[in-house]
Amino acid sequence: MRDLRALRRDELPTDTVALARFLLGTIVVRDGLGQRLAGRIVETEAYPPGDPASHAFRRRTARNAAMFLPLGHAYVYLAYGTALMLNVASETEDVGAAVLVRALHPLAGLPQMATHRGLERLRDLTRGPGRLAQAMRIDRTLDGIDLMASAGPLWLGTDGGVPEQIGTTVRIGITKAADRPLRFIVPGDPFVSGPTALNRAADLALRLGAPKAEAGLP
DNA sequence: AGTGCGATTGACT
DNA sequence: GTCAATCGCACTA
Repeated sequence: MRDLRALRRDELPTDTVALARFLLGTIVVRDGLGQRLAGRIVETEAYPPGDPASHAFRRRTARNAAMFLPLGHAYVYLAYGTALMLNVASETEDVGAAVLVRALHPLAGLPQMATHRGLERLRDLTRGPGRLAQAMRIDRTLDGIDLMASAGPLWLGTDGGVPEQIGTTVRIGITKAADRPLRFIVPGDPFVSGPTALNRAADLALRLGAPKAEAGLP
């Protein structure tokens, strides 16, 4: 990892899909545990305004309130009673939308992550939304925090790294609007999630884009 | 107040 | 490849 710096809110694209693409290559940093944990985002999903699959589709509730916070805030929730999910709020304040962080390529604090996970194969450390949250010790207490605050326990940074390619597929594990191409991955990265069969099906819909032009970088 | 159901994971056939 | 665990939340009454 080259020199790490915090991202500024004005660098983030407001649009949910643009943000989902932009976040690939950026770094999630977990501080306050003694040892810094960090991982590069290699997989995201967009849940834009008006999306039937989005938690914010119907209305604002206690659970999804963080999706309505300004751009760059964390939305953390429990899925299936077992797995915690980290999202980044998108669009403008009072608009419910977010980007789900589905996989990280671990960069720092790997031994601690392994402890949090209960000793697993390296490849399973942060491959999948529930796994990465467990590895980074992300819980509901981090729901609603500002990810642009690099003095806080969880924040977003960059080392200037941008993926060479971005793959686009359908989203995983949803039933509504299941055909929309709103999942974005760094093709070939071993930490991208999804069962083999799903990856194969997803590969059929795979399209490659030029990340620098579409990531909204200055 | 009761009920059904996930933006998943891990164990097992 | 199949399948149960697990619980907060949304929806019905």
